[in-house]
Amino acid sequence: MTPKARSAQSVVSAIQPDAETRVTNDHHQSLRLWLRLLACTNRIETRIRQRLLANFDTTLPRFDLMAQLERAGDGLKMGELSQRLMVTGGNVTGITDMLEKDGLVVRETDATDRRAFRVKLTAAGLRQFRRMAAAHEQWIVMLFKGLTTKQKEQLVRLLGELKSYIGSQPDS
Amino acid sequence: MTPKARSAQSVVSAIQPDAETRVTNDHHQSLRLWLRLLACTNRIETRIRQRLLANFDTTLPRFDLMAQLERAGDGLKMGELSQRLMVTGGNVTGITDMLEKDGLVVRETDATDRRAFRVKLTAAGLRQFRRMAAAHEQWIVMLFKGLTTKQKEQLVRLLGELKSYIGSQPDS
DNA sequence: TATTGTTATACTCTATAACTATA
DNA sequence: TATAGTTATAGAGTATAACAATA
Repeated sequence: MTPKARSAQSVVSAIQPDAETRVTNDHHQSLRLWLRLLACTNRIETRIRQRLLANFDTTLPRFDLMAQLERAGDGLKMGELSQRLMVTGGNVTGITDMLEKDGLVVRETDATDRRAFRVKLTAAGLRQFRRMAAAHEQWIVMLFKGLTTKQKEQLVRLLGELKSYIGSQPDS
Repeated sequence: MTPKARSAQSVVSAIQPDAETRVTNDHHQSLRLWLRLLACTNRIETRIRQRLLANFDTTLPRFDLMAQLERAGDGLKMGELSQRLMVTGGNVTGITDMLEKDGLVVRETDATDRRAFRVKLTAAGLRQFRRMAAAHEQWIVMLFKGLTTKQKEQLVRLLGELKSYIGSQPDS
């Protein structure tokens, strides 16, 4: 399957103070913060992927697609899934094909638009998703147990600011 | 090429308070924190990938491999690269092949072990890496400009605690 | 014409396992 | 025998572009 992991420490080498190109403290700090953010996320994500694979023989994209469906309640069109998963249409077709083959989702024809489908979780799909989501939640809780409630609050707040600032920046 | 992005909001649906399986506040908080962490990292990573591709026609794994070499100074053996990049040997061979074909790295035979190579950056590779690293640093600084120095400090500290806690946990 | 979704193709990255050459 | 690295194979996920059916 497709595990993932990235080094994340290496780029620190980019910091090479120089008479001309002076690397300020701010540069250092931002780079350091980014590497740390990446390291944390990658470590956690890697474990989640491993466990999803080992315990449920599935992947993060599949899990995410099912999560969108469970959340939506009445199914989603392929295009809606594409938007929400931030992935192109062809991918959604592929992932949906696999889930459908496994009996976890179905494509139902949309009454109002014969070009479109509503993709829905089957009963089995919903059951499995609930099991996965519960396990997932436990894993997360365990992984963050090293932080106090207060620390988690701080992180949520700071990351919230970061997220909205990045969201406000131009895309490229 | 291979951009990446993940939804990261969807799993929130897993939170469904229930008479039997009571979802505590801590569960909510940890999950929320994780989703936010993932969202921030993915947004930043996606932009870095896009820009690396658009400006230098390269990818994160290639950049990371070059970063390891620049950092190491005197080259690294394939196996060392494999360890540091946390990737299996076959991958390192493939990425190294591409970089070598582009004239950015060379394999030099190791004097003391004729089975092994020392992979090194060429002069062109070093030049290009320096250019990429400088740009990369600028991108990061811009992306984090929304936070004050103090906020960045806090984040670095909190993420440091998270990282070391996760590192101390069993691998699976 | 525009939109929805599929299909076809291609590429990167990843893994595992068999293999070669050297220790 | 064990180790360093390569090759072969396989699979997921991603993208783009051409295409079919329907609006």
